[in-house]
Amino acid sequence: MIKNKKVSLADIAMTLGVSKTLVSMVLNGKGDENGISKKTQERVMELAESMNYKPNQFARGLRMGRSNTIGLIVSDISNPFYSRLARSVEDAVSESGYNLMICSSDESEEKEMKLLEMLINKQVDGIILSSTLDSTDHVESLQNENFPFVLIDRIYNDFEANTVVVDNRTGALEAVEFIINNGHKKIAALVISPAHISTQVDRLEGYKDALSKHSIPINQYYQKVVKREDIYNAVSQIFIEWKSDHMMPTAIFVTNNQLAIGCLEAIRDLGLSIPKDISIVSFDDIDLFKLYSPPITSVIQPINSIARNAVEILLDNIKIKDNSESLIKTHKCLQTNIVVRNSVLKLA
Amino acid sequence: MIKNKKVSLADIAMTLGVSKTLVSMVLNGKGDENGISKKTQERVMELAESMNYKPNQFARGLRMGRSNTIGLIVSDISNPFYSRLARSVEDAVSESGYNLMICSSDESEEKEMKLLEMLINKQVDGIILSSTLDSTDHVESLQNENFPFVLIDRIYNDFEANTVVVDNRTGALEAVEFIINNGHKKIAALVISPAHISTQVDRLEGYKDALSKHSIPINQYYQKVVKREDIYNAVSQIFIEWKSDHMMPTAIFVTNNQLAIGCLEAIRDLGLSIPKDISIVSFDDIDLFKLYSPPITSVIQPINSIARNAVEILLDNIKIKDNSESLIKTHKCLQTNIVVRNSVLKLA
DNA sequence: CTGAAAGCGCTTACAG
DNA sequence: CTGAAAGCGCTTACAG
Repeated sequence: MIKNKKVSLADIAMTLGVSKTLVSMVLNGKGDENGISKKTQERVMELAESMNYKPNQFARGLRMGRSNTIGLIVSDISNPFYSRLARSVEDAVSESGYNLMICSSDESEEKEMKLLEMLINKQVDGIILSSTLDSTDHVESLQNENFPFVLIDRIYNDFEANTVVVDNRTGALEAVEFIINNGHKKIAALVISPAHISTQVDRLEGYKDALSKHSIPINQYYQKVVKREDIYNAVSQIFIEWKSDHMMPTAIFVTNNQLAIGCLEAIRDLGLSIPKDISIVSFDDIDLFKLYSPPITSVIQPINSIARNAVEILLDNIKIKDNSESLIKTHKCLQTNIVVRNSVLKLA
Repeated sequence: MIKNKKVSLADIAMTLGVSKTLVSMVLNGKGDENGISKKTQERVMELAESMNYKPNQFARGLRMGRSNTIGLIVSDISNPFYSRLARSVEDAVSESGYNLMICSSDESEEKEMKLLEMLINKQVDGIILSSTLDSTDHVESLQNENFPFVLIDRIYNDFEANTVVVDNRTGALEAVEFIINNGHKKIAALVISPAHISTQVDRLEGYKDALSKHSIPINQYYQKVVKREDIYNAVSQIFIEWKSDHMMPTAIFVTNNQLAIGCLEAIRDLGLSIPKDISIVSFDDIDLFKLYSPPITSVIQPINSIARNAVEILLDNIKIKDNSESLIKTHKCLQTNIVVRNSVLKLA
C-alpha cells in the first residue's frame, strides 16, 4: 500500500504515449477545461492509480511556490490548553487538505523569531501564531510581506491583523463578579509572566472592571505577577506574605491553568482549605478542575471554535493571496463560559 | 528581520561575478574541500548574510531528495502523555536541525495509513510511530522500502524494527505487587480498547505475573476491557456489576491515564471512597494524580528519555541510509518508576 | 484535442 | 581555484 517506487509524471506519460502536460492537466482536474477527451482522462487516471502515482511535493512546491502546509506556533504544546488547540487546528486544516507543523516557542522571543523564520523558509502557506513577543516588529514584517497569518489567543491592541480571540476581559469580569456575588470583598488576582501578554492584561482588566462595578476598592497589593518558571514557590511566597500581613484575601482569581495548578498545590501544602479558607476560580478549564476536591469553578474557552475560526480565516487569506487580491483583516472574538463548581464559598 | 524577497543563489553569484556552483559550495561548507580561496569564501558569506539569503527548501529537497523534516504519529496529541512526548521529540529533533510534523491518528487504522502516506509523500526523512494497527503490513512496507522509522510506545512482538519502549510488563508487575504487598487479594485490572495494543497487552501480563508470583488466582472476571469511546459509562457499568454480584474488588490497576480519569469520576459518582472502599493505581503519571484527594499512586514513564532515544535512533538510521549502508535495528527498553502516594489502603 | 519547451532554485559530476 | 551544464519533477504559457 505504501510504495516508494517514485513513479513520476514522465513515467505515466511514457507508458501511455502522451505528454507530461496532458497527464499533469488531467491529474489536476483540468482535463475538461483543456478539452482532453473523456477516454484519455480515464486512461490517465487509471494508470496513475494503478502505478500509485504521488506527485513530488518538492517539484510541485518549487514550481508553484506553495507547500500546502501551515504552521502553528504556541508557547508550549504540552500545555493542555495548547495541545487541545493544536489538535483542533490539526483536524481543521487536514479537512481542507493542508498539513500542519506545530512549534513551541517556550515563551522565548528568540525562539519564536527562529521558528517564524524556519516556517517561512519551509515555505508554509500561512501561519497561526500565539505570540510571546511584546513588540510587533515580527508581525509587521509578515504583514509587509503580505504573508498570510492569524494571531490567536494573544493579540496586540495597537496592531491591526487577523485575530481570533476570546473575550478575556468579559470572561474575567464574569468570573470575578461570580465571586463578588458570593459575598467576597477581599479578592486577589494572580497573573502569570510575561505580564505583557494580552490574555493576562485583559483578564486583569476584567478583574478590575468587576471590582469597580461593585464599588470594591482596587488594591495593588492583591494583584500579583507570578514567574512562570517557578510557579509553586512564587505562589507559596505570596500566600505567606498575605498571611503574615494578616491580609489574606477570601478569594483569588487566577488567569491561567498552570497558575491554578501551582496554587492548588501551594494552598494544599500550606494547610489551607478550599473554599473554607480561600475561594478560587481559574481561567481555562482542565480535567483536573472537574475532579479536584472540591471541584474548581473556572472559565472555559471554546477551544475548538478558536481553532476552526483561525483556520478558516487563514485559508481564506491564502486563497485571496493566490488570486493576488490584497489581504483583508478579520477579527473574531468568542465568548467564554463560566462553569460553576464548588470552589467559591458563599459568605454570609 | 523576516524578509521574503526571495534572493536566490543566482542573485548572489551575479552580484559577486562568480558562479552559482561556487556560491553553493561555500554556503554548504564545502569551500575548503573544493579549494575556494578564503577571500572568496568570505565575500560570499558576507553577501549571503547581508542579502539575508535563505536556500529554497523545495529546490534543495527536489535535488537532494530529503526534507530535513521528520514525522511523528501518535493517537492523540491532546492526550497529555503524547503531548509531552511530542514536546520532547520536538526539542530533540530541532537540536539536530530537523523539523517535526506531528499527527494524530485517533486510533483509526484508516487515518493512520493516510497519515503515513501523507508523510512519505511529503518526503519526510523518517518517521516516529506509535501505531494503532494490529497488523504489521504498514511497517513491513516501510521496512521493505528501507524507509527509516522507529516504533515507540507500542510495538509488535513478531516484528523486528527499531523500537523504544518502556518495560510495561515489569512496570505493571511492580504496581500490582505494590498493591499485593498492602494485603490485597481481590485486585482487578482495567485495560483500554483497542486491547491488542502492546502496551495494554503487556501491562495486563504484568498484572497476571504479579498475581501468579504471589499465588493469587487469576480471575477473568476481574479483567475488563473498557471502550475508549465511552470510558466513564463503561467503567460505571463495571463497578455496578461488581457491586451487584457482591464481588467488588478491593483494588484496581488501570493501564492508562484516560482510563484512570474515567475511573476516578465513576468512583466518585458512585459514592465510593479511595482508598477506603477501593484502592487504585494507574499507569502514566499526570498532574491530576498528584493533586487528587487522595493523591493517586502511579507508574511514571520516562517520557523525555523515550523521545530522545527514539530521535537518536531515527537520526542514526537516516544517516546510515544516506551513506547507503543497510539499516540496523536498535531496541531500547526503558524502566518505569512507581510513585507511591495515598490511593492504596493498607489492609490488616 | 495535444505536445515541446521553459523554468522554478538548487547541487553535483565533469571539465579545465 | 572556478564555471558551464545537466537534471531533480513538476506546471504553465504558447503553439498548433
